[in-house]
Amino acid sequence: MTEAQPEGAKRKGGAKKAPPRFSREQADVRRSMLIEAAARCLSVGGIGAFTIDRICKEAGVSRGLINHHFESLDGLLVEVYKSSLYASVNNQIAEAKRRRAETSDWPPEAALAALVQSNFAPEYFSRENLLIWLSLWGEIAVNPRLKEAHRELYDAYRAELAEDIAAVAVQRDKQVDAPALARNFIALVDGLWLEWCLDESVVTPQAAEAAGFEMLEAQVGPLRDS
Amino acid sequence: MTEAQPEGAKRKGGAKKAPPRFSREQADVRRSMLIEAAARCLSVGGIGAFTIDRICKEAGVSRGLINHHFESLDGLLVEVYKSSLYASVNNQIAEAKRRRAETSDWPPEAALAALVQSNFAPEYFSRENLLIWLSLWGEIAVNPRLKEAHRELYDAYRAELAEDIAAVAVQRDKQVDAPALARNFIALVDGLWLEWCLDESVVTPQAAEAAGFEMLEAQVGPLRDS
DNA sequence: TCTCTTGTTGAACGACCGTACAACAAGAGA
DNA sequence: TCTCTTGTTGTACGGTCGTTCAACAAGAGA
Repeated sequence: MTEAQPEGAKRKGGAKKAPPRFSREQADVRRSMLIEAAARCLSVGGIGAFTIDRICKEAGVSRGLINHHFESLDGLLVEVYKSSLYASVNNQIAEAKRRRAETSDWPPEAALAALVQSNFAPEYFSRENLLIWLSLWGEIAVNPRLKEAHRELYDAYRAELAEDIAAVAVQRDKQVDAPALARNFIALVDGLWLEWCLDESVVTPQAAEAAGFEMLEAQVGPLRDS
Repeated sequence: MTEAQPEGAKRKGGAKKAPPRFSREQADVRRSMLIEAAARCLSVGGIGAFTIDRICKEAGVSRGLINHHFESLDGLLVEVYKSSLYASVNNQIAEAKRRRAETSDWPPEAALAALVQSNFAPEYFSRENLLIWLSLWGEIAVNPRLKEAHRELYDAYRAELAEDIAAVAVQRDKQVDAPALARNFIALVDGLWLEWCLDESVVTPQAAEAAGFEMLEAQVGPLRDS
């Protein structure tokens, strides 16, 4: 496969030239391809499968390309982590803000309910990302740069959630420690997701969603219809 | 250090023989030493530090000893995981049972409160074990043998917790889904512990304990004094 | 003191790791 | 069509990995 194909390629009498052996991509495009391939390796085999050989094979490129586009393999790992963090947390915040901006006449409980439900959508509440998040957490605990990124993103998400909680509480004249409740809610979601990933017989995504709503409703009253 | 010491060792005229180059241990003792050293490596450097060289150096033995006492490095990893699982989960269950057996005249809420509090004791609610648990969870997701061990232990712990919850609920004439509440409580504890490990500014162990009690008290009534 | 069992050692091996780098060629612009 | 830029390739290298195994020696029993 790596061998140059001699027959037909250099032939003068033939009509066609040999097909290109590879295609050139813009640096940004290739970087994204490598980050996605690396994330796939990480999610399937954990950090043990995060090697130059496997990632390049997964991306369909040669061994030298990672060190051309990234300072090192660790640099790629950091990019994968950043990408995962932004993809999950930032997206949820952006969606919440968009909902509130587009439909400013929504009742506060509708915005909060939508934000709660998004946590349990298959896109986020997915077993696929377990190994990525486990190694990501392990790296956050060790790498100050990632710790800072994690702190900022989670603070932003927690603040967004607390804001939505407070809006409901204020309207209903309830005394609620919104930041603490938001923090506990996130912990509950993470814990339930983890339990579900490790043993799917313990809890279903539906039961997890119900538990999440129950925690909030115990303090701010009903959030769901019916 | 690895060099044999020629002077003084083989000397015939001297009074003393050379000191032993190593000490022989019973297989069980040596296995435990290796498991503990391996756990130390894992907790400090994550799965990346789980290598023959580092573990043997940590244990103060030669490179060949791991493969003598364990079928492979993976076999040692499984033993470390089993040891961690049993040490944390089984201990809590045993303590709970012992409390109930020794002091059968305790009110049910005292037993439940003690079980709740044990989760937040420094022994368990410790940042030291983060990297061990992250890699352990990653292995549980992949290794059927460990998945089974995890399921059994967590089922037992959840059942113990649910039993204590139900005892309080029955005495107080409250309708409670004890198994679901126990499952949610464990998820909350795991989630808060994780948040605390990753960013200690988010929550303190005291606040985490308060959140745990609040979740239970919302359904079964007061559990703490005052 | 001697013998024997067996826990322990440490070198050797092949496999795989991440990185560096010289050669190559794709494709845009002249 | 030709030139030049630069994305891409693939080999080579030193280091580390897990495993094997022949030799060694600690220490109990005779």
